[in-house]
Amino acid sequence: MESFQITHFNLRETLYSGQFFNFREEVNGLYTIVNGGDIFQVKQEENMIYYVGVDKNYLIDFFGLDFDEKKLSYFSDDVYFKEAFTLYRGLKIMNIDLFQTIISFVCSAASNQKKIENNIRLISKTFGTFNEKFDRHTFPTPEQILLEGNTLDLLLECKVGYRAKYILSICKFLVEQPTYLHEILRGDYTTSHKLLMNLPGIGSKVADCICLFGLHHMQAFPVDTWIKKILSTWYGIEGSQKHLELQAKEKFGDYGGYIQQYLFHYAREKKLL
DNA sequence: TACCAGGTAAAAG
DNA sequence: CTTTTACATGGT
Repeated sequence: MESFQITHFNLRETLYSGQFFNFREEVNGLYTIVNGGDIFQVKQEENMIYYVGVDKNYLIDFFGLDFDEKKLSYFSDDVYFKEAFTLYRGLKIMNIDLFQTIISFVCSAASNQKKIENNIRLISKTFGTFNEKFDRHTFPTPEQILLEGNTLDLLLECKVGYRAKYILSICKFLVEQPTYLHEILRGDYTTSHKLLMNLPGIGSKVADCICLFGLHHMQAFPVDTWIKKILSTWYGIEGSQKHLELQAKEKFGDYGGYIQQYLFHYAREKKLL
């Protein structure tokens, strides 16, 4: 295995923070990770990262290791963020395969982390390409998902429930419009968010998660049930979904997504609220 | 057994 | 334009 040194990175904390759902822990802290068509293994021991299957630059991009934390200094006086950052520094915002992120967060609606992980694992196993070296399946392309005739039934076997029809429609849409994912990748935050909202099963919150974890648009601030409680209890911000989104963008600024992830992780881990 | 889960879309007010 | 409800499934 190759290796490199890194400070202020926590692999486990990052993987389990609810951004990413396609990994498996092997023995003693070794993780096998599926990111779109790429499969690789990573392990952390203190400040060393050991890896096989991809190169160092890939991991820096995937785990967002080049993010300059000084950019968050404008919010460092906030008591809740300060506490969360002290506890969980090393939690990074990832940069995950776009299509996999889209499907993952379509599955996230009214679900939970364990269920989403199971959905994504089953979708990989059912539609993806088997990789002998790592004994895992890639995450499929839209074409691969449509390849089987009875896609809807197969998706239901992946236990995605009512989200199956959304996934099927999204795959058809993306196959009919082959440049659409590139347009999403190329656009700025506002453009990408709009393009994502055109897809069935994707509303404002899911689009923001995809913008943040799949496109690294740091100003995306997903307002979910946890964040609603946080905004209300800690910051006295209440109102409609639209109102909360606007207020949050104003309060948390250009790197609101990063701050949001710390607050979210902190509230969940400590079982606050 | 109920109720809820990193919501969305469609129906109804 | 705002509020309510159905939607599949599994965790707690």
